[in-house]
Amino acid sequence: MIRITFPDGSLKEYNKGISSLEIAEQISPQLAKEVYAATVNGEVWDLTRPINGDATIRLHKWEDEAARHAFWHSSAHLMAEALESLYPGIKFGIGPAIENGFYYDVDPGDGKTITEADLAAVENKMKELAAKKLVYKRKEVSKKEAMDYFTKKGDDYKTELISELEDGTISLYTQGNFTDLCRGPHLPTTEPIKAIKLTSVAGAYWRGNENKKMLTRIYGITYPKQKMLDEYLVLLEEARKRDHRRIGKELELFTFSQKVGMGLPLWLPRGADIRQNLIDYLTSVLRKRGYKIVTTPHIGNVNLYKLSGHFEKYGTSSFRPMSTPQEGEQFMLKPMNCPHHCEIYNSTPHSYKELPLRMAEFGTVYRYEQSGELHGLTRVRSFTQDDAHHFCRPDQLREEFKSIIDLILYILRILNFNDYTAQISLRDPDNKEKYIGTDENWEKAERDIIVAAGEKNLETTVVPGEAAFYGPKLDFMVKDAIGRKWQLGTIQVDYNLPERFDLTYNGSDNQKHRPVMIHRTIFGSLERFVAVLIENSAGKFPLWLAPEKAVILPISEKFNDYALKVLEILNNSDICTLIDDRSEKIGKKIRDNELRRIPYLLIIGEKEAVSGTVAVRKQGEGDRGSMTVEDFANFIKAEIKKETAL
RNA sequence: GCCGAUGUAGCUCAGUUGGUCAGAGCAGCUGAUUUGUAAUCUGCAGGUCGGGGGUUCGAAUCCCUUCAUCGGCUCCA
Repeated sequence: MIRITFPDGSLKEYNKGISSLEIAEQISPQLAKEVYAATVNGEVWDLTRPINGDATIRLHKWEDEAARHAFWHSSAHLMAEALESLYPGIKFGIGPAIENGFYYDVDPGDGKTITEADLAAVENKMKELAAKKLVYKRKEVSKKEAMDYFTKKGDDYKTELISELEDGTISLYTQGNFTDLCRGPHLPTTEPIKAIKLTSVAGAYWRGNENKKMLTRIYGITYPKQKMLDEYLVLLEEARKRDHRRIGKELELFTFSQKVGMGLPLWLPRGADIRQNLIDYLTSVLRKRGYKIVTTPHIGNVNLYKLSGHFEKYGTSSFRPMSTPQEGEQFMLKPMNCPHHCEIYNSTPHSYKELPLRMAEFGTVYRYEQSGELHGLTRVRSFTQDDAHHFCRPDQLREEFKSIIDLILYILRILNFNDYTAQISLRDPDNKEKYIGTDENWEKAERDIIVAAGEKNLETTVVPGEAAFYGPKLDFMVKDAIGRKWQLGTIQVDYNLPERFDLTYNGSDNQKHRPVMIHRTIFGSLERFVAVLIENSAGKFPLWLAPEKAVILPISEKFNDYALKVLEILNNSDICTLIDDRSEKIGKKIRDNELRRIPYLLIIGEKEAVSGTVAVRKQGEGDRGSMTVEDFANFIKAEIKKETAL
């Protein structure tokens, strides 16, 4: 007998060799139908794998990621089997489960392609195979056995993977006529895979290396019930409606022009208003927090970037330097504001008493992003950073860093971004040549960030290899409508640029000392931030950000005079207001202006004209009753104040 | 940059195997209507079917090329 401990702490005895599935069945047959994987002694296992000793166990139903992963990973194998039967000789790369579904990287063979048009056939084959209730069989094999199998099969991607594995840790999974190298775990059978949708085909470099062959990546998702798949597809459709590129066009926020150039956003008046509202608001917050606002040019001498290291690092992959009539003189579009800010720091001597110095700029920078990477406002070649650099003494660094975390969290809260993640990005220990600066400085900086984030009780993930070339960073990321993660705010500790620019301050000992720099943004780029804001709000901006706060809708032309009077009063009170005096019925005007996402609609007819009031209708919520024009103006101002002060 | 797909009026889309196929709805402009909380009616105007080249008696439709967009990959100071 073995003793099995359950998550609630309860303990039961079973025969040795019992599987998680059998345990589930003994608890309830219904449960057995709903579990897809089990964690045994901390490791996720196949449900059918025998347990041979005392163990702790946790059964995973669909709600657990481990269950979905097993489900989708098994689906990837199922898709592979379908592909192999439809495309004999096809080779397989990797085929993991992902956050929403799974993919498999395949090489259909020279000259052969798989396109989206072919997916339906693969899908049908998968359904056919799944219905056979094929059993997923695990087999642990030696490295040589695995090697022999895939060499014979001619799948050189798999043999490449195997050659890097350690003997004794290799397992194969077989279902039907398909065997794959795989760690598992998998479902017991293909039976639960009922609803199948292959979503897209894309190219993907083998092992993520752009010098290696490009494989065909097929994405798909599966569910145990058709209804769940339908719901997912509806959700995807809803997300597409929130796409900032679509809403940006609908609401006339921004546009692009091929004549101007790809990746160069043109802000339309309504978008520019939102952008300006963000700048004005953040500026006032920054001033209260001791920041000094500076402004620097859009270009800088190429030597500036040679000194900072940017040229060496990005010179060949960015906008090329431009020359002047002067022989040998070259300038670059600025890709970063920090070198300029360093020179502002250097323009006067500094005492330890004036540190920390907080220098902020809404600085527009230019980066030559690869053409395939451009994406609406989130990835552009010209964008404005809400950039700032804190120059501080080493002993101030940690407090300064923590105060920036506070500031970022404050702004995220104001803007209702509750679903963010924080990531600490460190140097890649195996590729130190990618970075500038000494090991000592890097270690110091990395420690600073980890400690500061820890003291703020910030939940973070640590990712080596994601640091900037001059220093480690703490990034705040949010997701867009389709689930892609975007970096917004970032805080970076930098000991290196101060050395390169020879920044100093006089200490209390009257000796020269080296300050530490913190680079930080809150929005990141205003372009990207507005994009994420659009997708978060589906274009229903908070009142304080909305380009227009209200629109006046006269019931008929008879009330236009009064409407114009109201318009004047509100605009004079700095409440940007529109009027819709078209010869349309009120229902039509309400509909159109609701769709424009104007926060308040003010309906004006006989009653209002006589009593000097407006009938207020809130966007998305409906009739709010009448109030005087003055009361409405005060109400709007109070609302804005409430929104921007926490 | 790489792989794949797409590209028809301002927007969303029709356009069967190449042969009155250049269309619809919304938006716009006209005129009528003067309206009480999510679409009033009439008429008009809008496009070298992304650009260039080719095949053909004939191309939105087939081929080549180029540009852009979309989905990924790589990259992201």
